Amino acid sequence: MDSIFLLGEAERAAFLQHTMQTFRCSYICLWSYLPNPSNCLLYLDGLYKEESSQQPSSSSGSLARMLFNAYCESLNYVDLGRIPGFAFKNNLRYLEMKLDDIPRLASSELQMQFYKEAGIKTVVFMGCSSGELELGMTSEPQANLEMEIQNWFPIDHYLSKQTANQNTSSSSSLRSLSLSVNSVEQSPSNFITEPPTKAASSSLLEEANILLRSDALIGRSWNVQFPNIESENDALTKAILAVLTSSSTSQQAAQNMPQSAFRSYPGPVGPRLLSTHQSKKNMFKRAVMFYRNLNMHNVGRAHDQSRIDIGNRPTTAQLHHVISERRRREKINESFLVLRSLLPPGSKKDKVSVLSNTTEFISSLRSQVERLTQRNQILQAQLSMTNESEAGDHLEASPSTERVNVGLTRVSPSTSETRLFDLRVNLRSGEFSLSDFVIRVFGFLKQQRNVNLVSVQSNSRMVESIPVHGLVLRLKVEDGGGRRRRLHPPQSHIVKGDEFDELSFQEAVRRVVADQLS
Amino acid sequence: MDSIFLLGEAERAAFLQHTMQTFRCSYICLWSYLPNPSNCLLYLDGLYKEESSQQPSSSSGSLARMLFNAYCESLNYVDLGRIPGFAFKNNLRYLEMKLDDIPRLASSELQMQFYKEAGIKTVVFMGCSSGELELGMTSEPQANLEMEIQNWFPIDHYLSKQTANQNTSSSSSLRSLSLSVNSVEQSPSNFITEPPTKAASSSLLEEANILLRSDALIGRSWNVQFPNIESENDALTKAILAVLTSSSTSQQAAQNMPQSAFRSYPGPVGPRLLSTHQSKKNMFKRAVMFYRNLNMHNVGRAHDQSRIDIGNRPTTAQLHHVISERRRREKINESFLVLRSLLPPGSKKDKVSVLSNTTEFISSLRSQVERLTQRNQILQAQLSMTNESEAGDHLEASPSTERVNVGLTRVSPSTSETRLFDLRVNLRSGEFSLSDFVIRVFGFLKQQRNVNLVSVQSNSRMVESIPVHGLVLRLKVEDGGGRRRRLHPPQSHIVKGDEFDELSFQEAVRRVVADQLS
DNA sequence: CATCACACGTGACAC
DNA sequence: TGTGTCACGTGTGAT
Repeated sequence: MDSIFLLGEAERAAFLQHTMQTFRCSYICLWSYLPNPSNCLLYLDGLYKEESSQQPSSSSGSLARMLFNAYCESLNYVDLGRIPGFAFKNNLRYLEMKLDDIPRLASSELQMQFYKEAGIKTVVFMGCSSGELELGMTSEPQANLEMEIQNWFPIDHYLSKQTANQNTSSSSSLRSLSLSVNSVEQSPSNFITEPPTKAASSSLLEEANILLRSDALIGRSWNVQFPNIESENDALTKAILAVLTSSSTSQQAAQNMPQSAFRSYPGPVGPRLLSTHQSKKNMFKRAVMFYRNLNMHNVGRAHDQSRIDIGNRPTTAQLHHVISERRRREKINESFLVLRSLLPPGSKKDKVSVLSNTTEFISSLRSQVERLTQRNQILQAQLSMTNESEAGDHLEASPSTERVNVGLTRVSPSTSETRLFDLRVNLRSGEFSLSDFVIRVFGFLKQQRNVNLVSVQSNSRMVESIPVHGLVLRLKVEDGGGRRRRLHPPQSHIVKGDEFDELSFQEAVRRVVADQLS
Repeated sequence: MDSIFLLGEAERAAFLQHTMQTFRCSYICLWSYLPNPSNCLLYLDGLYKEESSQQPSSSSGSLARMLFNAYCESLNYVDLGRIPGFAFKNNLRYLEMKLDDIPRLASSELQMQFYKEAGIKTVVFMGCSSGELELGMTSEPQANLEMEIQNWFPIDHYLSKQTANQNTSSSSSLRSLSLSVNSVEQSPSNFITEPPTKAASSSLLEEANILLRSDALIGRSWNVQFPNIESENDALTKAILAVLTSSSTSQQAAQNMPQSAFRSYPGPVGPRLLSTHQSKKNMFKRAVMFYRNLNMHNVGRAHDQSRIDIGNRPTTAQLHHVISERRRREKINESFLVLRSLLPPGSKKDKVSVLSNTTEFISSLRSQVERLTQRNQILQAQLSMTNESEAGDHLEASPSTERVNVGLTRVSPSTSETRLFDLRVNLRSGEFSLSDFVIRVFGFLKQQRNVNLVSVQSNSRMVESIPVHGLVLRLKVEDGGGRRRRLHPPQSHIVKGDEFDELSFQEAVRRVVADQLS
């Protein structure tokens, strides 16, 4: 698997494309590991192909692409145990996740947003020494997927990263940096014999490479086998640190900064390259930035130790700070994105515009709510005027656990001749549509003599994610000849001897509806 | 007027308090001028008194206070010609603005928010050499206000700031800085005879003063008369610049930075003091920052001119950048504040929390709106049915002579994804019962794919002694796989061949009902 | 060449 | 002791 990381860009792209087609992935993402002190995965390459037809809740496809791009920009610190990063950290050659399992392990909300928007159902993470390969598809997990995928990739030996002991001398370490910096002195020991195959270092080298235009060292494609890599990483880290604190005579023509020594900050974490557009530019930009950051502070002048900072060693301690700050910024930007996504579209994407639009959108919503409630109250009052008795109260009834819920209350004033009833029926079920439900009840009513339908209102709503159908029928019960002696009900409130037996009617309705369920 | 700026804190507060009571102001705000390069007004002191009874749209009073505080934190660059700053720039001793005139000139949205929230109707700005005094009241402008106010303040001679000629030697200038830095050498010419009465310098001095704990120089209350001050300001600016480029031997015990020279960036703009709480702390913090910024870069080592930056003279060009960047940040933060102010209170004030809360608040509002509109329509229909006074009421229900009447209107907000329609069917016929009618329509709907019934309401009534059945169905029309390209369409936005054709649907319903009649 | 908007690294401060 | 949040100055790219 690691060999993927060593391919040239063109071959890699072709391979990813091929892989994607083979497994019908929606997207594919190659995460390369950037070792300590960054210790994170960053995007190396990838593809996203929008589905031509998405069944879930619509929305534009370009949003998913935006989210994908943003996702690719994210850093994923392996120590967090999130995905991506989890497979790499735990040496899992194959890790398959269903949609349900993802939220627990996802690195960011944005990531989840992307999965959701793209309709991803299954994600596969394949760890290797160089990083991770992430495949996502909209289909449900399939039984033979793992085997197929495992067969697809060359069965290279995946060495378990043993927990590194930090004793590696910096002798072999400097070389990798001295390489990346292209200095002349210190061309040490085993440079060729132990090439930096680790993805991270390759990534680092790519940066330096682009910057320095020294393609020679990188261009050659080693056909790998990775030595013990942890030492490699550690070495590289140490190398950087070492050079940073020494007075190197590196010099770099491309930049215009007057000859200066290195900067005290080692690993401003790698670049993110976007596969599609802007990839090169972005990469170059980040590479330049990376390198420039290296040379920013000058520690070189040994005699001038009166520096600005308290200690001129802003090593590891500061580093956490810097990456966590970066994390924070990314979180904020993610939030900005998701916020902007639910604003009325088409406005500027400017940060302050987003905020302003948000405020005015909120206030417009608020006023809308206010207007509506106000109007609502007026209507309600008006209604209760004309149509006294509160019949208008919502179809709620008691929130019982029963699936069927039937209530019958008399609404006509006791003085009145005609007797009006409100029949409330609630049905919680996803199995039947509202219209099925209503038709059923109507069918029953039609059979009933003496009972005329005056009005009906109904709606469905989601309660705890299952639909609840509510139905209120106003019935006019005629005082027809039926004359069924039937004695009523529980309470004292005697409804006087009706030919219309409320309870049995109620029960009948209940049964009619319940039958439909069984 | 300038004398206000020279009062001690206690006297000043008392004076403001008194003034406020006298003119029944809601708030009063003392803006002190910080000269070039900042060239802006910043808050020196002020009061805000909430009205016990606010007639405008309720809301908590504390919101207005929050906005006031935020407003006080703002910087107001005089060159922008906004308020505050306008009166100062144009030497207006009295500038009265009605509410209508304010939006054009207000500096920030936050400011407007405050005015609105506090119910401010009239604002008066009084310029003087030291800055501006801002009075706001909730009453409408009164005819004699200007005279009263002018009488209230001591008629001190207000010198017009002549456009400064930049020739002032830096001799007299260094003193103010050397003063603020508390250095010992260079105690120059006219220090006592020409005390730094300019508000800005006093503000500057306050900073340095707090920082250096040398109260002696400031504590004394001069009873003024202001010399030509422009030279003063300019001098101060030049002084800073001069010191910055020279190798001063200033040293400062309180800070722990090893003795270093000055930084190349002169004017990181003053502090903002809040009168109420946190004032001291914030002020101190800013003061420290101000001073530290002065000493950041060391230009002192003359022999070491190999600096980091391209040119070690980040002078005026960069400076604009710095302040505009600062403006930008402030704008963002203002937006954050006003955004947070209209979120449900009590959550974290954390930036990312604000964003998250905003998103969920928006979606909650949205759902609320949806629920309300739905309920609203139900009520409305209900009302128009039961309460069928002769009205040519809203339901199109044109009292047509037709026996069947079908209407279809879209009710979902245009932003929403799902499309909701209200289908209204009226049937005047004595031949069929309501339930027959309803069942008929339902049967038709059931056949329709893409169309789901959300809610239904219906009734019958007698019109001219024949029954009229009314039926309102809310339908959710699904966006079947069609995947309409959602480029936001300011253009012709043709309703384009939907699988759901409103007109034909309507006609189909009409026919279904009519069939039943024949 | 300006202006604007953004991201970055950094010091300070609060738990 | 870190961990997280913030504002600042700065570099850079777009417009």
